[in-house]
Amino acid sequence: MAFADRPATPATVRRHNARLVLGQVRDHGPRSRADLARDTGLVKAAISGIVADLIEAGLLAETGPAPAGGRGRPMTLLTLDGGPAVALGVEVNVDYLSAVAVTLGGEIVLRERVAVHSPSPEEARKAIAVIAEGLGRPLLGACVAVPGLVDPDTATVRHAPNLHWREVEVAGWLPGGLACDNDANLAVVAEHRRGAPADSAYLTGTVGIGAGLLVDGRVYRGGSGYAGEIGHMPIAGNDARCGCGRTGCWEAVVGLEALLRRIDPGVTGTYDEKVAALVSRAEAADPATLEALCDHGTWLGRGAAALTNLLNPSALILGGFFADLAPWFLDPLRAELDAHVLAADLAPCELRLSSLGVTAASLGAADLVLNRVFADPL
Amino acid sequence: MAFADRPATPATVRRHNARLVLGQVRDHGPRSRADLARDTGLVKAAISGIVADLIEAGLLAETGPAPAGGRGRPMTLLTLDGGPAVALGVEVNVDYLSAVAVTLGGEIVLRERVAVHSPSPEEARKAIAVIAEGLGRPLLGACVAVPGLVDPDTATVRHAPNLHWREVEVAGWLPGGLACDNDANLAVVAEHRRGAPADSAYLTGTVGIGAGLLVDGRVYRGGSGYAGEIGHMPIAGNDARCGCGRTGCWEAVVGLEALLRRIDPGVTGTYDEKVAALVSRAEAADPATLEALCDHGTWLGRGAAALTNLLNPSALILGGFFADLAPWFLDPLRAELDAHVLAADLAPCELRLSSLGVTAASLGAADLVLNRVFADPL
DNA sequence: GACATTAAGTTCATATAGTGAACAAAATAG
DNA sequence: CTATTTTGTTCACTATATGAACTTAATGTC
Repeated sequence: MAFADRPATPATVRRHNARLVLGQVRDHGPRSRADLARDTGLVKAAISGIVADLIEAGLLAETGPAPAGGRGRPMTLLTLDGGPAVALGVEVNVDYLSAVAVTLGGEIVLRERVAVHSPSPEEARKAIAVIAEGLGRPLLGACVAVPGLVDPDTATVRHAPNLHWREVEVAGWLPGGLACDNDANLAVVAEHRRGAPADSAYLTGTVGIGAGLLVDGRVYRGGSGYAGEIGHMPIAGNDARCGCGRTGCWEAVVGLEALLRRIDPGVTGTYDEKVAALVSRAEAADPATLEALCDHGTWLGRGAAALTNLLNPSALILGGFFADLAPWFLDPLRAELDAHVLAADLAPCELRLSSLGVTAASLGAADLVLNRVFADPL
Repeated sequence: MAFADRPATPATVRRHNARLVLGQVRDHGPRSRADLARDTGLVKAAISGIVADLIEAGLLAETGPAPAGGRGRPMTLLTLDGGPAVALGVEVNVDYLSAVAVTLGGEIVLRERVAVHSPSPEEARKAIAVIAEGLGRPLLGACVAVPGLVDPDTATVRHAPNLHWREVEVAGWLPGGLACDNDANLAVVAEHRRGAPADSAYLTGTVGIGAGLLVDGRVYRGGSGYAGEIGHMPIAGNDARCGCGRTGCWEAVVGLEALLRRIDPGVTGTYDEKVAALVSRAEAADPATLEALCDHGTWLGRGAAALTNLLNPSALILGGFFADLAPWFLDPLRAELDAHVLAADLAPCELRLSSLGVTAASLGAADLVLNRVFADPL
């Protein structure tokens, strides 16, 4: 509510209603002016004016008179149309960099994933610039997802431990500007855009464990931006040593390294290779692997229960390697949730697997750009 | 955001700006029209119109021409003035019922606390009706705080285990209507009104342990209203048996009963008497008590660290018996937070004791009523 | 085939906002 | 007593939504 304490004017009304109208087209597909009047509660005259503005702003387009459906003058449908311009979303991670480009209408016109190895800020900047130029399309905006602590207001990466980045100001990396946010935050935005409820918690299982929290449809960052550092909740025993130097962190028992250590300390390689190794062992029904994964589900449920008791999200979304390995630990996870969540029977929390996989964060980054356009279209 | 998807009209602008103007007077004391123009960004002409509306609505009043401060025409100050009407806030708990009445200007004109013993809904209804009539003032509105799960939209107590209430519809208890919310939620509202940051977490230590979460200045209830059930986070060992029937609940180690059991299982009586017994033992520096309280601080810190890692509140507020006993466990609590919160050094979370004591929830209930008036003054 | 019917979309008079500038009011300073 | 300064109001103007009348363009029906 950045605008909450600023005065409103008639122009504010127009902005609000323009957002309303455009949101209808975004959420429910092509509509006529008459549809929009019915669905928004605005009168036809108002709709005509707003639609004219949105067409002039290059966000809507008329598709010629639609095939007459029944009696009466046929409607002319209005569709989202931002021309060739796209929103670019990029995720920079330790051993991959993935990018998507999405048109205003939601069409994905680019999906790219390149292998990198712990890229420096400079390497990341170059890679992003190459992708942006290779698009051959104007940009509606661009945003990069980073695993770490980010200040989205200044588009600065405060600290991304796994990338070894500190105080990296990303804003100037592209001529049109570049936004930035935490990967878990953006992943939950992407999930919400694709059906997850407005109060959802997304658990990333990548190198570390983080949570993206959606409160009332908006990302919750906490008082100073550190919300979601769920991996360091002290719910494991004191003998669990975490990479952060502390003991008892949840991450120290449900992180990828902890799981690998238990199943086979010998597995090495990239993140992808490690996950693939675990999946193939599980698929081969290796008894030690299955038992470890079962335990994993219990511990995962322990922490998820803490989160659920505290926040009561409508959905808990498992991302990263949690989604890949879920088939083998979902039952013990559910059992643990049932056993430890107070409201388990009254208001069960939907448990869903991320269907977006490794593209979740980059899709969310593109969504963030689009959301900004839709939030203030004029 | 109940109004987020409804069309805006010029009247919406007026409502928004009226809220802005009234909020200035509420937060910064009596102001002149010229002050309001400067502070809100609205022009003087607009302020005059809005102020006229607010005076007509019976919310503001002119205090005759103020003593001239310097050159120029002296200003006429505008003050909050709702006449004799008050907001009534009541807290119903197991062995007390407390009430406050607050004028629009924030003046507390009634503070009452009566002993009860696990009141039935009917007993509570009668007690509240007696208080409301005894006031001899018109009501701006009334709200009751209940330790349990509440649906504030329908003003229904879904389940208050300690009171043994289930599905109690409170709305019709007073002629002018009666609102209802959870005690921890209302306590954090009261704290926020009196200086706590907009992202705060309030920990109630009464019979059970609950949390009131404030996100961006608004109470966070979760997807289905069960947010804040922090007492049942599974972070204690499996040997800790909780009153809810589960094992490992945090409440089972930091609840009042657990503390009593450890210090002296023989102490009985009301909640107040139990707390008083603990305080006097601590004041007498009884070694076993001090050690138990030190342990208590560590366990409290364990759970508080989980909360802080997940939500990163700007302030953590200790209420109920936590506030009473804090002097004897604050140090180990702080140490545990420092040891287990990832962002402890970067963005320390302010630890504050509730200064409102047992009136926190009833004050918050009155605040809720007032907040509604201020949120839509016309 | 002419005309009624139906639905989509536009036009226009009206009401309510806020803006900005001119003006009136009420005090002090010299 | 007059100039100055600050407060607050008045008024012409613009932007917005509303509601009703109107226009446009299709399908039925006689």
